[in-house]
Amino acid sequence: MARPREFDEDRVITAAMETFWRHGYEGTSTRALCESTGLGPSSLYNTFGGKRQLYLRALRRYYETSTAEQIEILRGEGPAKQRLRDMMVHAVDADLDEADGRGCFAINAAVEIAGLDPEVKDAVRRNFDRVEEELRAVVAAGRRTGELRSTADAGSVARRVQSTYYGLRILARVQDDRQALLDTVESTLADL
Amino acid sequence: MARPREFDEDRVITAAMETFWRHGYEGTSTRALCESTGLGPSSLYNTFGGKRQLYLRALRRYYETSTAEQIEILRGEGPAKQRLRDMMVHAVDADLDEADGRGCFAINAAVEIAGLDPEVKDAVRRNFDRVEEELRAVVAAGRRTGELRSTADAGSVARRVQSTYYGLRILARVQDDRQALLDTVESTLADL
DNA sequence: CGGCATTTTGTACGTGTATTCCAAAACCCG
DNA sequence: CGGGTTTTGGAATACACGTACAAAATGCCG
Repeated sequence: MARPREFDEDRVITAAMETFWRHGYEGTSTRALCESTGLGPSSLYNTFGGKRQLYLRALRRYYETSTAEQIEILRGEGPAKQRLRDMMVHAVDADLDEADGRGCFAINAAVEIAGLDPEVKDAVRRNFDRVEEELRAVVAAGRRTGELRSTADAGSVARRVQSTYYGLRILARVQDDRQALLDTVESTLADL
Repeated sequence: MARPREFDEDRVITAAMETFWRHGYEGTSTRALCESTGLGPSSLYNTFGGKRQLYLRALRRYYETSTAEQIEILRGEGPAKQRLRDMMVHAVDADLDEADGRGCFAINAAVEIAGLDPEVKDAVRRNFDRVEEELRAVVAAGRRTGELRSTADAGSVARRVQSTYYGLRILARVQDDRQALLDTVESTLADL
C-alpha cells in the first residue's frame, strides 16, 4: 500500500526529549531536533505536526520514563523514610553528576512554558499530582507502621516533602555542595 | 561635551527585566527588548553590550528590588514564624495573582541558563546564598526566643525552609489551588 | 558661534528560524 | 510487476535573529 517508516517513533521521541531537556523549548531549534532524531524536517512535521506537539510528546515520555522511575523508588520495599531519602538523593546525584545541568524536565517545563501554554501546564500538573499521590501513600504507610510521628494531614505532609524536593532540585542548579544538599534531605526526614 | 542620553538607564534595565522575566532569555528577542525599553537596537547594543549582558544586569536588578523586598520581610519585627509565613504567602500570592505566571526571576534563570552560563550561575547562587543567610538569621532569632523548637543546625533548617519555599514557587506555576499551597506553608511552619 | 566629542538613529548585514512544498523513492497489494 | 499511497530528502519560503556601521543629531567648551 504505502512506503513504510524508516524510523522508530519511540526512539525519535526519546531523542527529542533529550534535546528539549538539555536546551529547553525556545533553545531547541528544529535543526537541532533533526540532528538529534536523525529525521528530516518533513518527516518530523508529517509525523508529529511540529515543534510544539513534539515537545508535548517529549513531556509525556518523560513522565513514562523518569517520573515512572521515581515512582518505582517510592514504591520500594524499605521503610518510608528510606524510600523518600532514596528519591531525593537520587535526584541530587543526577543533578550534580550530569555534565550539563539539565535538572528535571518537568520542572524545566513548568518554569519555561507552563505560564504560556495551557496544555504544557496541564501535562506538568498531572505529573506533579501523580508524584504527590505517591508521596501521600508513602507518608500514610510510614505513619501506619509508626515510623513517622507527624500527625498532620498526610496530604499536606506529602506536599511539604514534594516542595522540599523540587526546591532541592532548584538549589542543585547553582549549588555544587553535595553535602549541604544531603544535609537538607536529612533535616527534612528527621522531622517527619 | 556630548549628546546626552535620551533615556534613563535604570528604567531601561527595569523594563528589560520585566521582559526577560516574563519570556525567559531565549524567548526574548532583541526586538522585544527594543519595544519594551523604547530603545533602538543599536542604542541597546552600544549601552549594554548585547542581550546577554543586559540579561545579567536585569538579574542584578531583580536582586536589588524583589529579593531586597523579600529580605525586608524576613527582617520584619514580628515573631520568626510570622516572618517566614509572610515571605511564603507573599510569594504564593504573587505567583497566583499575576495574570501571566512569571514566577521568581532568579529561579527562572537558574532553570533556564545557570547550566549553560557560569556568570548567570554565579549571580543566581549569590542571590540564593543571600536568602539562605537571612533565613538562617530568622531561624537563629526564633530559636533564641524559644519560638522554634527544632534543635538541628540553624543552617540546615534554613536550607530546608529555603527548599520548601522554592519548591512552592515551582508548584505554584501549575497549581492554582491557593489553599493547598498555604496548607503546605502552615505544615512547614508547624514543624519548626 | 564654530568645532569637537559622543550618542542616537536608521539601516544593512549575514545567519538562522520554523515551516511548507514537491518531486523522487520505497513499499504493499493485487 | 504496475498502481496507489506514504515517506523522504532537500530546496524554498518568508521572516526574525543578534549585531555592526555610517551618518545625523546634540550639547559643551573654547
